[in-house]
Amino acid sequence: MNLIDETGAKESSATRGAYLTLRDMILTGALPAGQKLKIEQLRGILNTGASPVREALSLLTSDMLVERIDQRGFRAAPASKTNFEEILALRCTLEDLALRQSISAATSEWEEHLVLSHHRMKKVTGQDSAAFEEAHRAFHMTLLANSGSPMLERFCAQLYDLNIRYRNLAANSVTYQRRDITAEHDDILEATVQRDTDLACSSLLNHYRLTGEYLSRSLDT
Amino acid sequence: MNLIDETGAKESSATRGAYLTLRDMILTGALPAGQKLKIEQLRGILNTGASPVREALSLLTSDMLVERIDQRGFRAAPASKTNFEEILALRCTLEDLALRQSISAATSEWEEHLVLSHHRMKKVTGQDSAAFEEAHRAFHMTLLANSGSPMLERFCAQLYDLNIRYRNLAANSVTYQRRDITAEHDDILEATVQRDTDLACSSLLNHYRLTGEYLSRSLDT
DNA sequence: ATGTCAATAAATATCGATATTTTGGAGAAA
DNA sequence: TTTCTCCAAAATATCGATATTTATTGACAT
Repeated sequence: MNLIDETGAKESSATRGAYLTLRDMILTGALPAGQKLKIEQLRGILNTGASPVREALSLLTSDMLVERIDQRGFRAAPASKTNFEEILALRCTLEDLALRQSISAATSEWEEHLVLSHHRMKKVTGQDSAAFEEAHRAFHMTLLANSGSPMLERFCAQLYDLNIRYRNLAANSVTYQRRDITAEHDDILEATVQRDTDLACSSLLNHYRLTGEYLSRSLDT
Repeated sequence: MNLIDETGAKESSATRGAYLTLRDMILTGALPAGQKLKIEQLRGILNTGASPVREALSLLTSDMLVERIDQRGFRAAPASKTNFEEILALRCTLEDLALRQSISAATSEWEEHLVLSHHRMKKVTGQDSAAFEEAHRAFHMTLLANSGSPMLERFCAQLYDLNIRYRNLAANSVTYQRRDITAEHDDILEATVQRDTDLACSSLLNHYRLTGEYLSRSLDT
């Protein structure tokens, strides 16, 4: 039987579908941090066999979203303030590095990608928050995409997602404060396009640290 | 049936056994870079079912030792000089950071672990090279183990292993040069125990870069 | 020669059933 | 009560068979 997803497109594979769904459920907090992930239970939710579920969970291990304990199954990665702060600190170090490398290798092609992804993000601001999230991620990843170091970019992407997860966990309990995020993004873009490396990096890190401050407070106890 | 491994101990699970064996085969080059990894073929080598093999391969994806292409199987991660140099550069950045953090949080307990792992490494120098490899890895990981950042340590461990892989790939075609590696390790330990952060880090990076130089040359085509 | 397309072969992905291991708890011993 | 042991129940891990997808081959038209 051909499985058809909600958009009518054929899913590439059951494993990939399970992977994407589970990933989303963990990032959004639908599967709470630390929760035991029982195969049978997930089989029900994803309606697929045990093999794709296990394989998807194994894959999610790479992203540090799932922990696997030999012989006793899987669980959603635990969350803690300490862990959040570790992610924030690492992220600042690695993204600083990646952005510096990106700028120092800047080309007009990359610059244009950047302007485009920024434009797309602005365009969906305020609307559908899922669309904004996606565009926001794309903008930030494009900033780093010229670093010439795919592994560094991979690490940054991982850390970005882990951070988003904390934002979602916190957002459920506290109103999301309204800082002028748009202006912050504009500054980052502007400094980058001007190839002002130090300003671009400090704007980026400031952007992260401000959100970090806020999240950190809401994670207390 | 209970599977018994060569040491007589009961294997924890087929998946874990497959994971360890495959990991070793990729690190040592028994499975060449870029090679297609067919399930049936591996089933033969590991004599186990398809599920553990698939799961082990999915897990190896985390370590960036295996690539998974949806619907068309797995392959050993490709290797290239560019990739090697990327690993080396990242490793230098991340280990420098981790060592600095480790030293700044130094305790006598950590110091003693360090002395011990160094001692154990010296003790097996020259003998069984597998034992040396293991002790060498342990020493280097202990250097970073006090950083207070498990994720940073994980990244470093990953990069360490990827580097070892290149060393093995190169070692097959070229005689391994005899530099005074023992002295280099002694210097790193000494500077660390003295808590001379800058000297410890420069010794460590120098250690890596010297090996890197050498490997880089042997990867020239 | 060259490119296309269908038929076939090979390999991957998935399922359902079963074996193995862990967990939780009832009762026995201290 | 506390601790231990042993036995179901639950969950994980694994197998063997099958469905699905991708890769290959070769006939045929250009």
